[in-house]
Amino acid sequence: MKQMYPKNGRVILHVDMNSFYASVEMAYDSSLKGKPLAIAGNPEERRGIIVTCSYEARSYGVKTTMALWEAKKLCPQLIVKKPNFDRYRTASIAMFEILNQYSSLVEPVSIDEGYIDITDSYEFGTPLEIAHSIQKQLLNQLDLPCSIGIAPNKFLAKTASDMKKPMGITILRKRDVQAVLWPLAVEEMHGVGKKTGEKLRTIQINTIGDLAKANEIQLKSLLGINGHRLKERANGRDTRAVDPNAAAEFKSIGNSTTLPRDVSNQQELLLVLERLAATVAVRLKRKKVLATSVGVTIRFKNRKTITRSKKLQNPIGNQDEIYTVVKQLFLKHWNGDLVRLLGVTTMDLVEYNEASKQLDLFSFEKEAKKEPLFQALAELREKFGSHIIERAGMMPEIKKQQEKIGTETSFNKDFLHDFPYRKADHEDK
DNA sequence: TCTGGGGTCCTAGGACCC
DNA sequence: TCTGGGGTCCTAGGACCC
Repeated sequence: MKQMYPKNGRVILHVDMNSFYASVEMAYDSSLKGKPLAIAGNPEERRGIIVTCSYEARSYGVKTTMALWEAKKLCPQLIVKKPNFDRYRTASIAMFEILNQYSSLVEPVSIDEGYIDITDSYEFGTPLEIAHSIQKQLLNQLDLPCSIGIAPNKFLAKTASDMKKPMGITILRKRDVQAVLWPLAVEEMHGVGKKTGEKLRTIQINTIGDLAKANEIQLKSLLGINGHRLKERANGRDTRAVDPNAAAEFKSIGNSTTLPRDVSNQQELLLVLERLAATVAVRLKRKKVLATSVGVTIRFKNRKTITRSKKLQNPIGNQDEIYTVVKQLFLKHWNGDLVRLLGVTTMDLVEYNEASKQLDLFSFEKEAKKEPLFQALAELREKFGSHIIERAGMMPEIKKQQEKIGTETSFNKDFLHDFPYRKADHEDK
């Protein structure tokens, strides 16, 4: 039998669901099929925006991030639904379960998108056969359309899945890069946004091909480390592995809200921060993590946005603790101007049992008052320094203390609970 | 009567230490 | 006498993505 794949090459699929939220709603209620449908946050509120919309709605010029009133002007018969996240999460879990049938190397990127490394999945057929099979299965079993890219690495797979929508399958080989990618405007590239595009154009880099051939030194001085990476990608090179655990661990957890109107009343703002601290605390608890840094975001009436954060001695998790820090940060840095948006973010997250290892002197001494054992250790610390605490963590009595804080660690698919509504789906080209 | 919400990664400056 | 160089941590902001 002919060898199907290059010896050291990989075969990676990128599966991208088409207008996911709208498609899920249509799967639930088939009377919506073929109609201009939009999912919009806070349809009642002034600042509601289009999160996702069906292809029928797009034909009227309706786009994601567009203000709701604007969309309705373009398409008066537009059907608008509020996002139903439980529904999308359920669909997402079912979707990833199907992907997992083809490989154990599945990396979820967001609620509706993921990579699959099928290098060793030849038992299911050729890469093209596998892509067709996945697409058919998602459509037959879940009634959900998707586009799939097939390529030797993540970047090309992602680029490929974007090329044909809806229900496309696109193969992008490395040898196609020059003919297919290089003629495109540099902003078409994943990773190049408005600002980077503008910068690149100042040095006469207008197409992806220009970027691929660009001077490395010049690129580096313009974009830093990102310059090198973008040039690599423009040449079709990308060594990132498909990592099934990549999405499981959160680096930060936060919530923010745009106020219904601009506010300068301190009590009112503090109340909002308290509410945000509460929702963040709930999410931390669900993930079984504590935070070692807390930050506040303030956006003013003129959209100028500041962030202020504080690194803590001890990991915290409950609403009161978070609110105390946030309130302090806010009062210290707020100048009294009208506020449009407030946000609370927690960072440097540690799992419960990790956190207990990090009990520092402060909490250590607090405990020392209660337990004779800790009292003894406090004395040891005096003599030998704080590293003694790390070792003390191995002792059964200390372990017992730690268990009061909690030891469970599982994350798994739970991460899906945290995908918010989003500016989904690029405009089709 | 503009422009939501939740993330990641990178940079850069200052403090501080050796 | 006037001034090192490397490293880490913390904070703030920017760019980008879904």
